[in-house]
Amino acid sequence: MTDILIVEDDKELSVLLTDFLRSEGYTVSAVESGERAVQLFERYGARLVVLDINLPDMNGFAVCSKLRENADTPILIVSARTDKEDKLNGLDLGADDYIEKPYDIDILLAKIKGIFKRRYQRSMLSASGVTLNLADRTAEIDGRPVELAAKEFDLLALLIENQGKALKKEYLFSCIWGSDSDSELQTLHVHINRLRQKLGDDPKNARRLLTVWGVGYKFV
Amino acid sequence: MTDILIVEDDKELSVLLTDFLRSEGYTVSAVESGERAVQLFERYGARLVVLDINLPDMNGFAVCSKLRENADTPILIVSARTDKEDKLNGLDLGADDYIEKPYDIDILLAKIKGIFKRRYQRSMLSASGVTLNLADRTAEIDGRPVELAAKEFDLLALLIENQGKALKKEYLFSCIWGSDSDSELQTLHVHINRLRQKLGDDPKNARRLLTVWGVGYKFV
DNA sequence: GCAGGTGGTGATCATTTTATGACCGATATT
DNA sequence: AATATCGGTCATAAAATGATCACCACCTGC
Repeated sequence: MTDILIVEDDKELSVLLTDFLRSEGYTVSAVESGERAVQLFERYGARLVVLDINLPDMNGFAVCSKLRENADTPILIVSARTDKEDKLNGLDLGADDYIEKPYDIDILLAKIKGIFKRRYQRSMLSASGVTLNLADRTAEIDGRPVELAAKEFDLLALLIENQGKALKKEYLFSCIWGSDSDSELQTLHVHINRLRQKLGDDPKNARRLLTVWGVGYKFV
Repeated sequence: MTDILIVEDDKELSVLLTDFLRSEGYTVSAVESGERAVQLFERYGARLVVLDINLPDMNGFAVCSKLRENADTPILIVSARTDKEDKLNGLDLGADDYIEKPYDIDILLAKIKGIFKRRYQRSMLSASGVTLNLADRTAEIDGRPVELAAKEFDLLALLIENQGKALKKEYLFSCIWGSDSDSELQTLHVHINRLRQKLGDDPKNARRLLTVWGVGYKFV
């Protein structure tokens, strides 16, 4: 998964921004249309999206809500449109910020840094007696160390990161596995099952890793 | 713990903002100095801080870093100082946003709402004692948790979203089921029926989910 | 008050979704 | 090379849902 997905049709600006952010150590993908943005995001995901509103195909707002359907990845809208209505619209759609063009690239960087720090630089994730140490990828359950396989760890981390929130199976799958084949959703079930065993959770009476019927799973 | 702590020495502005946010359902405390802000925060905490930079005593930046020492409560800096340096400074200190004065109060609200939603998963729909938490797809009726099946949840959410408004059966059906077959409208009746049972609503004397004869249903 | 249409409701049952044990190839470990 | 672990697929079981049916109740216009 790349750190930052840039959706910007101004090629020059896009390249500039991409290079700049790369020089700051982020991995960056850039696309020039809404269509491609959604495509790329659904396939590979991203940790943060910088989204222009005026795009050749879809409207940026449409992209925003499309992305928001599954993920709550931070979205920074960047636009030359300065109307109040546009801003409210963007924020209502779940954008984390609405930055007017032209913007100062250092300010943008500061905001991006802030979001990454708040959002991703946690070294520990914990909830309901489960603690994940993201640095050394160890896990503790009710104070006891537990061995988690890589996929299990990632899956649990994702769930705990969004604790309390019901996550769609498709979303979970695309986050961990990246693409979406059909029958392979089954795989997710298997992994959930294995996780539950290690968590000591009985699905019929799960205390932590709950099934949300018709939707997916949530960690509480 | 109050939802929002306002740190602002302009009394008029402070009162305006306080009233406005209260009318939006937040609990609000307001202070006029950095000293008091830190004091109050350490004593009672807050879920979000709106922080002015120009304060009579301490500098707002100092307040910001002071608050950050212990808590990672979201901080929105609001200031008449528009220098790039100030903004960078604020963001580096861990502020979630730096909003220039004069600001539009609706934009501020939108940002606050966004933070509450992202951070505290407060994205609720509620009416007449029924509360749906869209994030984790749980429901409460008169304070009691209730299990709703996927279709039931979606249907109720749609009705509450448009509360007070009579929705045509065909509309409801196409929203939830997507297509529109004829005889299957009956299905909607069945689901409404189940919802009413869970809501404790007797159709003859419904208090919440009303039948609008010849049209459809409405939630009041 | 009657007829026809509209809405309500319990029961049934096929379908969809989820759970889980077994298996197997790939990869890492000793 | 032997062994263990991981991670994926398959087959099958179990569970929940939700569509439909059948029938009843109610409304409304005549």
